[in-house]
Amino acid sequence: MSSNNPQELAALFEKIAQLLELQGENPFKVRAYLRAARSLEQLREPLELLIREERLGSIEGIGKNIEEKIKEFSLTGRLLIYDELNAQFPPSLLELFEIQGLGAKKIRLLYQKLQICSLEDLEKACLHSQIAMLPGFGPKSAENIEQGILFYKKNLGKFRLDQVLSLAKKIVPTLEASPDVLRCQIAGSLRRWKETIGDLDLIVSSRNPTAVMALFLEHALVAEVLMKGATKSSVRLKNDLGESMLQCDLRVVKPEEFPFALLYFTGSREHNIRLRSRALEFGWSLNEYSLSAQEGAPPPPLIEEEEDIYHALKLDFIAPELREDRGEVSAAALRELPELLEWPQLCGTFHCHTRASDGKNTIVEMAEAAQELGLDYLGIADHSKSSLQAHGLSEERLFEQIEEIRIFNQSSRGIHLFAGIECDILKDGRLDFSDEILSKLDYVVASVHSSFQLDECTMTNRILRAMENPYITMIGHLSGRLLFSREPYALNIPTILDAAAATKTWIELNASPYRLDLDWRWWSLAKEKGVRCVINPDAHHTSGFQHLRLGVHSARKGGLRREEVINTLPLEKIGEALKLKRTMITSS
DNA sequence: GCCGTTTTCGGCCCGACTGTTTTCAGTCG
Repeated sequence: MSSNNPQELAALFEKIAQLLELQGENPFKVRAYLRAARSLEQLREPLELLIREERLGSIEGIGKNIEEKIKEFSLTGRLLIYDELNAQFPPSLLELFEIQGLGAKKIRLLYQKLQICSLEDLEKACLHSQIAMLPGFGPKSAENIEQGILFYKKNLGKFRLDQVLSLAKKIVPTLEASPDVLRCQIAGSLRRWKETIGDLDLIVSSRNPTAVMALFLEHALVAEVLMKGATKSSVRLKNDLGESMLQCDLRVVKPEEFPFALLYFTGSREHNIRLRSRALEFGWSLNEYSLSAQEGAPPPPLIEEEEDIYHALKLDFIAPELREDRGEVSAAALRELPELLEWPQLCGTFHCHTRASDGKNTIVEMAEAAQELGLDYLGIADHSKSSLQAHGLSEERLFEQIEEIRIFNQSSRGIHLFAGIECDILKDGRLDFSDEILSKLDYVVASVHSSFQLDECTMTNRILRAMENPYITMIGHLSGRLLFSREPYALNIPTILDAAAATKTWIELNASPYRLDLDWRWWSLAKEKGVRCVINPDAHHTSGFQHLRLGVHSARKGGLRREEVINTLPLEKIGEALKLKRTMITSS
């Protein structure tokens, strides 16, 4: 059975890396497999094409050996090395890597000494107090493992962007208010605006680290202290219910070290490695404290800000959102980084709900909230009739709403409303309303809200069919994912993007922190194909407009510029843009 | 395992903290 799915192969390489680690293999060999997995995940061309044209070797991190393995997998759908490794350890053993504090060495010991093969076995061993008896383990590590299991099972260790942001907003001001704190900044994946966050990283510069540490450890939000030292401490913060949840790490450094610490702890790790090796090319060594010359090398320039480090390395400044080692360092070296979208450039948005369907506020309240945020136009898109659970609009109620919007616009309140609908894409790709009804609207968001289990081909065709309709302006939350609760449905996204470009259908970047869909990783491909992005809040409440900010960061993360995001168009131009597709299709 | 203007061997980022041990290995970021 042949297979050319690079994602599948990447996952296999990751497992091989873990298995090799369990075996006690050379750690650099382990890393080589992880690096190859990363390269495969980011592949821009079909695997079969690269194999056919003998170009696998030109991919970073893929040498002779791994090239052979890729070919083997492509031909047979299997990997001998994996089968062999897999036979040595029970597959469920890999679960244990998810437990904080457990690495390969300890897992191997647990397996060899106590025959622990799974999370379940580990829990039992904890229950029977067997862990603390092992060499290298003690009562404390046994307790930590128990805690680790509890934490893992509770929430799998990751949080939504909005949850972490709201905790950060409560803890950062406390630190900033201290006279001992010179500078305080959020770092880590929150500063990079990842869609899910494992922990909150804070960097502080101070002349009195002891006082800052004490202030941090005593903060009212701290549920428990995981680790405390002179310069680094970790705690778990409480959520609104007082439950211990998010891990928060604080680093306190000297003022002159601040830019280096900020850079280092913003990551990503891979981005840092990239920068360090670039520094080495100049004869400099870069770490979290300084940029220093190695023997015989010229001294590096004076660094006062994080930006200076990039400039010292002859790189354009790289926005935190882009620091994911997806080619940003080489683009910065060539002065080819995109000029990223900025928040003030957003002029309006589409896709929000009102009381008419499942929203909490009236049209007027939503309009006022959008205006307060500085938007010049807003599209109202309540659910269509098939979305019964969301109280979807019937034809009649839709007409009433259109009328209400037209009247609102006559009152000239400083924000223009567009009348739209979030129209369900039915199971077979038909739409919930007839063309005649849709044609009365200013625009239509088409979304999938049912039959998520279709196979990839059927689901792709379902959406392709909807896109062919001249009245469908944009596709809402394309992948259908709900972070932590629903996987994206099976879909061939490159095919959808091709069709979006051909039919001039916009693709939504749904800014809801539960969705952030389409995922930022797809936007560079979308951009290449000429697809337009539209950032929408999917707001069901006036407060939901705040999520647009998350959308802008997510768009930046995808490398999007102003011109690729359609709702940066001013009011004078957006009306025309909304009509473009229907005139193009209906006239041809 | 990969990589290479130091190219077929030797380096591959590295420092902080914990727990267990008694000087350091393991884990994490």
